[in-house]
Formats: sequence, C-alpha cells, structure tokens
Amino acid sequence: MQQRGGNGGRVTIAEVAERAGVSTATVSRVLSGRGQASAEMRRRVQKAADDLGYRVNSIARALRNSRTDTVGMVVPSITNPFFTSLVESVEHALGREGKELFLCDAQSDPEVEARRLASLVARNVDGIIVSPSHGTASGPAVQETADRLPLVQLDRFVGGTDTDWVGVDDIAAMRQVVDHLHEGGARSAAFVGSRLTNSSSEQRLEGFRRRAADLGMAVRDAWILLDDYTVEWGEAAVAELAAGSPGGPPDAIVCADDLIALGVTRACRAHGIDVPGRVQVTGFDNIEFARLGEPALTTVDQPRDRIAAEAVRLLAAAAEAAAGGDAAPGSRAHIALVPHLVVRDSTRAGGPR
Amino acid sequence: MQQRGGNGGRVTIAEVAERAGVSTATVSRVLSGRGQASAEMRRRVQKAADDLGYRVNSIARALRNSRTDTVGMVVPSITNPFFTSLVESVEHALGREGKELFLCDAQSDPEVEARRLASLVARNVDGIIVSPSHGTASGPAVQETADRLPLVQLDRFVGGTDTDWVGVDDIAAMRQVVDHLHEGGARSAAFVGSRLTNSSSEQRLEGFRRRAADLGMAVRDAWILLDDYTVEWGEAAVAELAAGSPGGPPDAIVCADDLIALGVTRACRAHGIDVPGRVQVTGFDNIEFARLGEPALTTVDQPRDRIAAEAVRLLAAAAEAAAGGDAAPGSRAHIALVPHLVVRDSTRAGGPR
DNA sequence: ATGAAAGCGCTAACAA
DNA sequence: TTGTTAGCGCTTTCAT
Repeated sequence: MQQRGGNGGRVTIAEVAERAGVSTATVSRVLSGRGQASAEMRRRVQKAADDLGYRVNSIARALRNSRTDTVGMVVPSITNPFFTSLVESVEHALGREGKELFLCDAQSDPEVEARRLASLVARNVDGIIVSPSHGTASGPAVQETADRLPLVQLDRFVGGTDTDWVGVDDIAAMRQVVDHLHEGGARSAAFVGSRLTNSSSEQRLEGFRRRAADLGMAVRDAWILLDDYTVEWGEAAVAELAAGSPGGPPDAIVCADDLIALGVTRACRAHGIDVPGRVQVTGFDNIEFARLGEPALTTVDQPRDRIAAEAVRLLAAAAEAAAGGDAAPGSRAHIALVPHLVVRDSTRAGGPR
Repeated sequence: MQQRGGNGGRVTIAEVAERAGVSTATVSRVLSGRGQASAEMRRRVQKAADDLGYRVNSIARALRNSRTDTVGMVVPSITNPFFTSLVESVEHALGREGKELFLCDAQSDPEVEARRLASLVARNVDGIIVSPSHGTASGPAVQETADRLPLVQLDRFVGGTDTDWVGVDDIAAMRQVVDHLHEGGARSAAFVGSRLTNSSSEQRLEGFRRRAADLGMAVRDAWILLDDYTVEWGEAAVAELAAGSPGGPPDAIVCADDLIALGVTRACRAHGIDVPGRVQVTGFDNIEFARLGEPALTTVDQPRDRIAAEAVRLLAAAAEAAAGGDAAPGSRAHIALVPHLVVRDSTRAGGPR
C-alpha cells in the first residue's frame, strides 16, 4: 500500500502525524507514553496509528536514544543442552526487565567468538553476557569488549580479564560429588573432563583432586582423561580406562559434564561393566537428558535461574553506573553459587549394599 | 577515554575524519570499502581509525541503509535439540552470505511468538525464518509479518498463510517408516505424537495412517495417542498403551519425534517390554541423542543443512524482488525435501528373525 | 498542551 | 579524487 523511500513501505511517525493532523512530536509523546497529551489527542493519534498499521522503527529509536533494550549473549555451543537451558533462563530474566536477547553461537572457537562480540558492540547492545569458549584465548576479545560495554561472564571465567562473573562453586560441587562416592564405597576414582582450556574444567578437576586426596582415595595419573565435552569422548574414555588399568578400573568415574557421563555409562553398558555395581559414575550440569541415561545419572544441578537472575542484575547495575557518568570502572563482582547434588541411579547412595 | 554525548564514549566517524584531516565522506568511503579513495587517503584514514579504536555503529548504518544484514529466526523451543541443530545450520548458511542471525524462542506459545515477530519487524531485520508454534493460532501473526517482510516458514507450516515454506515431505517419510516396520514383521502399529496443533504432527499422522492402511496393518483408535513433543509424554503413552490394549500392545510404535521415541523406549524398558523383540519403535528428526537411546533409535534424518540453505536462498530472492520494487507478492515456493531413514537397533531390519 | 526544529551516526548524491 | 550536504525515523528540548 504505502510506498515510500527505500523503506519497504513502512509507515513512519510523520505519516501518522499527518493523518491525525498533529505534529510528529505529539505522536511520539502519545505512542511512547512519555510526556503529557490530552485525551482527545491520544485518541486521535492512536486511531491514526492503528489505521495505518504503524510500528515503531526501533533502529531509529535506538539511534536517537543510544539504547537498544537488547542484551547480547554469546555461548560456546548452542547444541549443548546446558547452554540452551541457560539461555532460556537468561531470556526469562531479561523479559522481566522488558529487554530482549540477541543470542550468538561461538562454535567453541575463540575467533568466531571475537567476531560475535565485535558485532554485538557494533549493534549497540546494552550489555553482554558471555560464557567464554576458551580459558585463555578468549581473554583479549572479552576484555576489549568489557572495556566498552557492561559485560558479565557466565559459568566459565577467562584468565586475564577483569569483569563481573556469575557461576557455581566448582570446588564445593566436586567436594559433594566425591564425598557421595566415598560414602558409596569408592576408594579409587578416575576423572574424565575436557582439555584444560576453560575454567570449569580446571576447577572441577582441582576440586576432584583435592577432595579425593583428603579422603585418601587412589587417583592414578592414567585415570585423569581430558579431551572434549562430548558423548563420544565419554565413550572413548572408557575404552582407554579399560585398556590402561591392569588392576581393573577404578571404583568411580567422575565426569566434568553430563554429556561425557552419558557417554561413559553407555560405554560401560557396552563393555559389560555394571553401573553402579562395579563402577559408580557422576555427571555435572543436570541437563534434561541426565535422567534418561541408563542408569539415570547422579549429577550436580546448576541453579540456572539464579545464575541468570544474578547476571541480569549485574548488567543492569553496570548500565546504571555507566549512565551515571562513572567513567571509572566500578569494582567487579564474582558470584559463585553453591550447586546441589542430584542423586539418581548411577551411584550407590547411602553406602555399600 | 573519549567521553561524548550519551554515546558511552564511542568514537564516531567525525572524530576519525578530524584526526585524519579529511571529510566524513572520505572516512565512510574508506572504511566501508565502497567508492574510490587514493592509497594515501586509505592509509591515513585507516591509521586514524585504528588509533582511535573506531568501530562502526551499525544502528546508524542500518537506519541510513534501511538494511541490517540480519535475519530473524523464531523457533518454538530452543531446548528442543532438533531446533537447535536447525538453528546451527541456518547460522552457517547465513554466515556464507555475510548475514547474522537474531534468534528468538517462542516458548511454544503463539502469543509470545507474535511478540517476537513484531519485535523483529521493529528491528528491521532483512527477513524472517519461522517455525510456527501452532498449526492455526500462529497464522495471523505470521501472515501479518509476511506482509511486511520476506518470510519463510521452516519445517512446520501454518494453515491460512501464504508464504514460502521449506521442510520435509512427512508423508513420504512416514511411508518409508511404515514400510520398514512392515518388513520387520509388524502387522499392527500405534502412533504417538503431539496434539494436532502443527502441520508436522498432522502430516506425519496422515502419512502413517495412509501407509498402514495400504499395507493392511491394524491400527486401533486407542493406539493413536496425541499430546506433546516431550520425553515425558512418550513415557506416559506407553503406560496408556499397556493399559488400553487387552490383546497386548501393537507390534510397533511410531513416534512423531525423537524425544517421544526416547520416552517410549525408556518406558518399554521399565515395563519389561523388549525393543525391538516384542515392539519395534521409530523416532523422527535424528537428533544427536537418538543414537544414545537404549536401544539406539531407528529414525528419520532431516536434511537440516539443505533445509537451511533453501530457506536462506528463498529469503535472498525475496529481498531482491522487494528491492527491485516489486510491490506485488511474487509466487510462493513450497519446497518439500525427502528425508531418509536411519536404521538402528529399535527396529528389526531385514524382516523377522 | 502542542509544535518547530535540532540532531543521534552514517551514507550517497551531487559539486568542486 | 575529495568535500559538502541532505536526510534515514525518532525523541526531546525549547518556544509558544
């Protein structure tokens, strides 16, 4: 119908103004609900806008306001169920503030990640939530972005950066895991994780080692297996473990995430290793599929909603500080929430039977 | 450092121009790579930009160009692995065109979906890819959006709309499924799907019914169970099936997606029903977890990359047509790709044994 | 209460 | 080749 400019025929505020016989200023005031306007004006403007099918052009609005009401989020992989559920939580938390989410997938590649971050900056998002792909390589891009915009790191934390962070206390979590396994009778244990390229992995291994040592559990070097956060790696690790353990496998296999644990339990089944009878297995994250494993996985539940809420809160605070003209970066917050253990069937709850 | 306006201290093209001692037009030409500029100019401008840490403000650029190089995508649920992998495919296809993806989750709710679509329009995305949440309720919002922007429906199709569509031929897919089960010895079958609120569900049931009838397989009304695309529903359905089948369960259970099938196989295990010995089970989509079922699922593999590529192609074509000033909507394309069966362990390949 | 007008940062005619 | 300038659609002083 309305054909104008290179605009694809979109109705502008000027057209609404003309039809209503008022100025563009009045239309803006009425439609954005700011400022005063008589009831009569409101009615007329509203009608004209409805008749024309007017929709605000948020690009123009963003340029004028230098605010987009949009938060960018970058995750290592959108196909990892843990991150998708985290995204969901963040989206809900943002929705409560009337903000929207611009989601980017970094494909677990720091270079792609850097491009995504740059693009989010160019788009003037109000803030950025990022779960860095790599424990060191992600550093420069993350820091550079944080220098320009409010930014909070989620779940994982990159070395060499100075930004807000929200995640779980991996050390405390692993302590619960190892204690539980020990109660279930485990006196030796293996750890299957990802290469130490991100903080989660490092911290979880560290927490595992520390508590296992405390309890005097046997942990051989050959039982620390690091590669990838994938089901395939979990499966392969069991083969390595079986091959590399002359005296038989350890009593327990602690996995750095649920995908790995799912692979581990699957391979155990294939190798005829009874879980939890012969070997106890634990995961981490409590993704939806964790309960679907055979047996259902004992794992660590991450308080996603809480993590998301805290992140959004920090972002809002940072935005406010920036708007207040605080050139100096305020102090940073590192918020570690303590997750809880979800006991299912892949461990021997309540001691040996 | 640079503090200016309400801009958060971002460097503008004017500042770069000043530092380089040239006009803003020259800076624009150099940095966007369009138009001519001497080597000397390019050097000077580039240096000034680098020194200042200039980054283009894509909001301003978008307002000027009325193009954002961004495509919006709306999926029913970001936690459904099928959609996330579809998103990944779309992102890759878009990346090849230098475009980015703005992803929205409709939470399987047509109202949320309508809001997302409106927001994408407001943001001036160049086009929209949507997998509608509901077979009828999604109609008005989708059509209204399609009237304003290039839009293609993916996977699912809403009744009462006139837009491009790319997906799979569900009828042909189901034919393959039923044939395979029949070869495996099945003479009766149940169907577990979602309430008939979307085209996939409808089509798949229709395809199932038709082929089962062709082959003379028994299909009782009590064996058509419709609720949700969830694992939980798959589990519940088995209980209903067991309770409601005096003469014993059917020889096969055809599921409308892999999540349901995963629930079904799990419940069968719990009920001591051997799969595929007593009952054969099939899924649909071939999500990553399909092979992790116990037994691994026979399912229908959707050609995601192909679907994504076609969608992006259609969008580009529509954008071009729109730019060419074609006010009249061109003819619509409905592209149905034929998926192929992936045979794993939940069915009896090659006839009864 | 309403309107006129400036300007957010960028690009593309058009001039020089 | 380079510069001047208008203007994308919106919001917001500042007058009236």
